[in-house]
Amino acid sequence: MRLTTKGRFAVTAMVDLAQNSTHNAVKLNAISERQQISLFYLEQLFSKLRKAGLVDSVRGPGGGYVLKHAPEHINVVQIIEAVEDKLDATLCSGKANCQSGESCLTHDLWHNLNHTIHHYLSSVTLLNLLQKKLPEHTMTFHKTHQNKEHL
Amino acid sequence: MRLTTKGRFAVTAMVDLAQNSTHNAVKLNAISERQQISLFYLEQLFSKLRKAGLVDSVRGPGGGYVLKHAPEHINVVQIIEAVEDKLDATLCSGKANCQSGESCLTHDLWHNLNHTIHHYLSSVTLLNLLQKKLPEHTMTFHKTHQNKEHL
DNA sequence: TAATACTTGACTAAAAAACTCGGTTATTAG
DNA sequence: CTAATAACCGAGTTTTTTAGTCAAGTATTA
Repeated sequence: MRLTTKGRFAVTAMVDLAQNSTHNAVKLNAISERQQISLFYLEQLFSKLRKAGLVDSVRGPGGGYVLKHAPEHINVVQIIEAVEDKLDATLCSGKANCQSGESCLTHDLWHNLNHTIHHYLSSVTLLNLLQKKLPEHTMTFHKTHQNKEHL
Repeated sequence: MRLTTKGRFAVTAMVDLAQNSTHNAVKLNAISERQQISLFYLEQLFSKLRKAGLVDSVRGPGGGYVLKHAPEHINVVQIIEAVEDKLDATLCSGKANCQSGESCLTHDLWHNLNHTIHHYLSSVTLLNLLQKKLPEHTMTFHKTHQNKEHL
């Protein structure tokens, strides 16, 4: 899971859309002005969001974009994965010789971290963001357990 | 909290150091060969690790680096923050007009995410990595709670 | 004192991210 | 019907970041 400003812009734009598309389509120009994101950049992002099935487009005058699903059924992971060309963060940083057991000492670490991030972001929906009610989390760690083979 | 291969290399190198520095200093050349990381790059990383107080250096023949603290007292966040020039992930992606309340809809989201990542990585020590016993975590979300002002 | 190994800072190359642009197509209001 | 609108698409550019290199040191010790 990669996290850049691209993903952040996408989430911001989607929240804006959710706020304003209750009755009609929202044009990118409006989002661009409200959120101070370049129109060209938004076009790029929404192209991907549409292909990912998160929004529908309406062409022509009065057109724009609308959410394809209810805000409580769209979560942050979906948005981020739609726009970021996902590259697995678990991958052993390219050079390390991960093939034969010995190396890649930290493999499990990155795997678990990835899982943690994914778990949190998938728990947050557009509705949560609209209402400013983010799920709180409490994590409990069990230090003594042996790590499983595949997480 | 930024996460690049630089941080990953640093963690790998520190685990290697922990494995091999029980009785004597470990020279970067050895780590370089074992972990397939360029010596020059390691020099850069260890310069930062030393300044962060995570390792001590021993010059001259027979010299190298040693851990400054016991493996159970060094965690992954410390290592990553030592080498990555930390740029707050909470920052409102540069352009967004975060000043006057209205904007920055997703501020809390990134803040919480940052906290989540930090929380997980700080729970993992070098000793955990050496023993391949990563803390398992179980997260519980309480969707109904109102978000606090700061966090 | 000579070899060793860290120290420092500057520098370069490559990759990724952010952003721009031009032209096109579908739609609809008038 | 047609002109304005707004999505669509792919290619291209600029900027930033990351990764990696290098050279000229300094301290230490065998």
